[in-house]
Amino acid sequence: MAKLAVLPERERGVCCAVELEVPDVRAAEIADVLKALADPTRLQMVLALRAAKEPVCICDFTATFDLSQPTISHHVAKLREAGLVEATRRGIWTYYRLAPHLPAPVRRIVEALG
Amino acid sequence: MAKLAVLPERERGVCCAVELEVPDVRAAEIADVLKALADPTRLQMVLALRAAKEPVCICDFTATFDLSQPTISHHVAKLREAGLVEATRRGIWTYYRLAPHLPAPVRRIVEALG
DNA sequence: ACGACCCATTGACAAACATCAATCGGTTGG
DNA sequence: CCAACCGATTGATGTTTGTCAATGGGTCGT
Repeated sequence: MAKLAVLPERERGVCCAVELEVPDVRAAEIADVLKALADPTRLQMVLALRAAKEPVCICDFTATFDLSQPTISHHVAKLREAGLVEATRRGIWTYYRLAPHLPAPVRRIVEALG
Repeated sequence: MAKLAVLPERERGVCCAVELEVPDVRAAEIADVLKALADPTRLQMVLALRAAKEPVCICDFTATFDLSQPTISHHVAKLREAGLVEATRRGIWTYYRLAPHLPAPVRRIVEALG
């Protein structure tokens, strides 16, 4: 109970005198990254990729998650559109890994997950 | 070009031998928090609250963002449902602040933003 | 008591999303 | 060449989401 927040005063009808300081961040871009992460399946995919030493095959995902193959494909495509993962074709297989050079703000978010 | 990733081998038709290690995280709960943050307006709200010294009035938000008052109310309600912010009524006004005791994983994410 | 004010809630609606079935394209083994 | 296989794309469908207009519910000054 140390610091009971003292609420600022407001004046009726003059809403609002306080200039709200909104950090000038590329909110839309960051929100897009967060949107890509804001799904349980995609979040687990990113965590698995972050923990994986080797690139991960799509078929690993289809074997791991209880979802149809098109849905898996759809999710990894979303992660790729957001710039979070990269794909490598090798014959029949497609391997995914976390993008190695993420922008610093995005990297900080990915590191903070889990 | 230091470490060109060596792709793991896969065997045709035996997809997949690799057990994908999915970190046993409460993915659904974290995804819910990310979902709450995955909107430009709500993201800026959280960043503003994080930067603010004093609790912020709803009317500050309506003055800052070019959105109707019900929409602002809707967004802060989403943040409140996610446990990210807390509300305090004071007479006519409602003040919001970041929840002071966020679970560690959530706090790490909020700190990583912006 | 009354009106003005702040904020929340409801209803409605278009847009975006998650999911699957069906299909298609490229690659490989036989 | 053909069949099998991996993965992406398309189409369809039900759900969720962002937004506003209209309204409701407290609270305060007069």
